[in-house]
Amino acid sequence: MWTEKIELTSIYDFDYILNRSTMEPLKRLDMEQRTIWIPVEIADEKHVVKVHGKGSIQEPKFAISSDSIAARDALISEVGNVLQWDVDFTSINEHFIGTNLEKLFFAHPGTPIVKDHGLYFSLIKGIIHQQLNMKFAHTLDARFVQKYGGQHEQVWFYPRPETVARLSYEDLRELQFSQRKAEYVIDTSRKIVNGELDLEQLATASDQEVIDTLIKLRGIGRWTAENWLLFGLGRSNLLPKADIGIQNAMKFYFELGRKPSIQEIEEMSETWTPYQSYASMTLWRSIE
DNA sequence: AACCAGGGAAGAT
DNA sequence: ATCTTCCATGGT
Repeated sequence: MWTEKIELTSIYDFDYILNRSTMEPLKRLDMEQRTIWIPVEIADEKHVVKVHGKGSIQEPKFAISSDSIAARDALISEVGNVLQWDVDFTSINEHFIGTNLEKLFFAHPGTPIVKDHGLYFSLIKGIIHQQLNMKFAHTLDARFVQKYGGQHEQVWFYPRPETVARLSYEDLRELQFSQRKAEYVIDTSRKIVNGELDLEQLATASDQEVIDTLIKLRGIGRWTAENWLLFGLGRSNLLPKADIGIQNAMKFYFELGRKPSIQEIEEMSETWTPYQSYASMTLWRSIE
């Protein structure tokens, strides 16, 4: 067992990460201890990294610990990547000064992109969540993980694509997936296993290349592709305009009386580039 | 009881 | 290319 102390130079709201994590039923966390446990797979080996938040938004500090000495550096690096500890909010903050989002943005300083833990997990989660209310979506997530994933050190690991690729559509129908959703999840997993879709490689492509590649797959539209760029890769300039949460948040904040159209969203968000993702997080947060 | 939900495919124009 | 319609299922 090793422990590493981390101090960030940028502001960072770790409690927002904790709050978001409470929405996922299978995530191991301790609100009072400000601690989350993150599953990390390195070279097919399962590791659990404990992340304990200390300090404040202005002076964020962490103690992270895990058991594998050999994988220590890789685990520290991966956790920093997942939690976006390399992001410097200085230029992001400056960017929103004087924009139409300024007031809301600075009401929630240091809001990080809450990345998913794993590229495959993020993509499949996106498919499962399509058109479902959050509560039921998380219920489906939990059933899926409990049946086809595995537990290690009291932390749930997501199913592997190899496991899901071998399932029949009926297997997921039993968990109350719709027929379509079952097909999308299993067919996408099969493409990953047979090499037609390489998420690690895709992670290095441009935003536009990622979208072009993903929306060719049956079951993945623009919303799911953008969702993966944002929550899977942590890209900085995504504003899912078709997302009902974004629409509702803008309706309330700009006092529109109705949900804005895609075109209206584009007009109002012009000045947010290249940090639209941080605007998105702030908007979602504002209605949570 | 109707309408909504952090959509997408397939068909129609 | 852009617009409907249908798909499924739980939540409010």
